[in-house]
Amino acid sequence: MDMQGAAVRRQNGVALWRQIADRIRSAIASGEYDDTGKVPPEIVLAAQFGVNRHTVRSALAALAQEGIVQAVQGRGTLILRKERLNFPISRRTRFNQGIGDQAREKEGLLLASSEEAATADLAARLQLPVGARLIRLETLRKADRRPVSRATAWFPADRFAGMADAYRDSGSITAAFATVGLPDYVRVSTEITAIHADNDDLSSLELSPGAIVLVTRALNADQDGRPVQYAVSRFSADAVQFTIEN
Amino acid sequence: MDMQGAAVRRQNGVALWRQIADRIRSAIASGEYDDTGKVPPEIVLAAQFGVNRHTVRSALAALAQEGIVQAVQGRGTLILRKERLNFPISRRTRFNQGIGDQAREKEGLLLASSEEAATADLAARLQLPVGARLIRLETLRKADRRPVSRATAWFPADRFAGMADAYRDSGSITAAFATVGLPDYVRVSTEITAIHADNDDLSSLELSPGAIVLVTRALNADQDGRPVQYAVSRFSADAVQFTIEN
DNA sequence: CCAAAATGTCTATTGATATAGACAACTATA
DNA sequence: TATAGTTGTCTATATCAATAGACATTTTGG
Repeated sequence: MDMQGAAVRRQNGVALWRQIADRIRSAIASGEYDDTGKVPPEIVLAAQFGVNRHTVRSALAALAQEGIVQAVQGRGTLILRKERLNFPISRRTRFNQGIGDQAREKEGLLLASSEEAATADLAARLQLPVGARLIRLETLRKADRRPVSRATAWFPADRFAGMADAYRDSGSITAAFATVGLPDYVRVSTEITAIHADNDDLSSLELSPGAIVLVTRALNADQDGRPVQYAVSRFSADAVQFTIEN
Repeated sequence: MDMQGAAVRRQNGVALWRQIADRIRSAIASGEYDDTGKVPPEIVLAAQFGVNRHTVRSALAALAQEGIVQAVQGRGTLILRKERLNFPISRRTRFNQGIGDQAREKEGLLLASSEEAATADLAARLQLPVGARLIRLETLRKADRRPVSRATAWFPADRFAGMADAYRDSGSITAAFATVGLPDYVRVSTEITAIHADNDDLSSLELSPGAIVLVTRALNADQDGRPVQYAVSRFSADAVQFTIEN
């Protein structure tokens, strides 16, 4: 990202310090400052963005609060972490395999589970009658202990009884499917949209206000083409990018 | 979208009126108010969001400025337009066909074109030597006269001479390729990220500050697998969603 | 050790943001 | 034609956001 000539905008409802924080966060994520491991001095940033040094300090304070940078008096503002995981989407999309060796620790936490009746929308997606019993899982996925996505997934209850326990034990949809008798499945379709993070995103994905969330709506099916899972996932846009290989 | 229980957040650098404007815009885009064709009364919105009526008025004024709503004294605040195009991504991704009959008028404007040498990144993507001659096109795509995306596309210059003129005349990459001797091509890969709109986005895509932009980086190849085009496109996240069919 | 470079802290001032209340103006409907 | 419902306008006040300047504190390097 080229910071030059891209001035921030005033009086549009987004505080200058937040615009600048967002820009610096993106610059860090795209490796802008990898050579030094530090953000440029406050006075330099202030000149680049055409604002007062105090405004830059507010932005850096916000990033420090997020744990992205740490200011050290006399030395500069050090970059603590900067990552953007690449998440391949294909017919064989799997979360844990997709992340691959981009992260050492991969976790899948079961936040909640329930059984419920299929709404019209869910029934259509899963090719089931309206009112069919579904297992619903709320999950949170982490890479290197950093929250990456939270998801709501639905499965036909009659076919995949025990899915919740299997996921809780393994932390993996693929493994849980195998446990309940489905050795393989394929991704049929994926819809992707982007929205501003809501309050639930802010807490569960540990985001800061104004952050962007990538929302995917994915349908998985067995090898006969019968739908086995419909999932709505929310990813921190700063943490991931998607790659579609055709 | 459920507006209930999703209060806005204070003192986070994003003005309340802008958060509310973004939320109402999304609600309109997802068809929340299709039954009435109107936004709820200001006093109702104020109660929903837990803010003063004047704050809601600021939000609605911003949306009116964007041409999304129009307030009429005594009647209410009418919705003028609300759309979200679905954009399928597959091996046969084409912009104009993808939009299909979701829009009546489809335009592709050539904003600028030039010939330049391949950088290391571009050369790697297009499998050419560094410094190879490339044709660069800056395009703006519209659906029903509304800007949907702006894109920068690179083509090997030796193979596709005349691409710029062909695109200017046809407004279509597919048609331009056919003109310069490539009857068919396939999408090899697509990367998708989301960022906040920059100043260029604001003007060319006619967005309001704080809006979200979906960025795709796409590689197309001929039937022998030789790369023919690499393109970086920026879509208004309020205007489109992507669907990947595997 | 000294000076340069960098972050930390304080005061003061201005304009934008948000709340609060009151009332005017307009529309639709009973 | 009232009347309820809705948007438009005005005044006033408190807080946040941004600028400006001065100086302290810490680290780095000559």
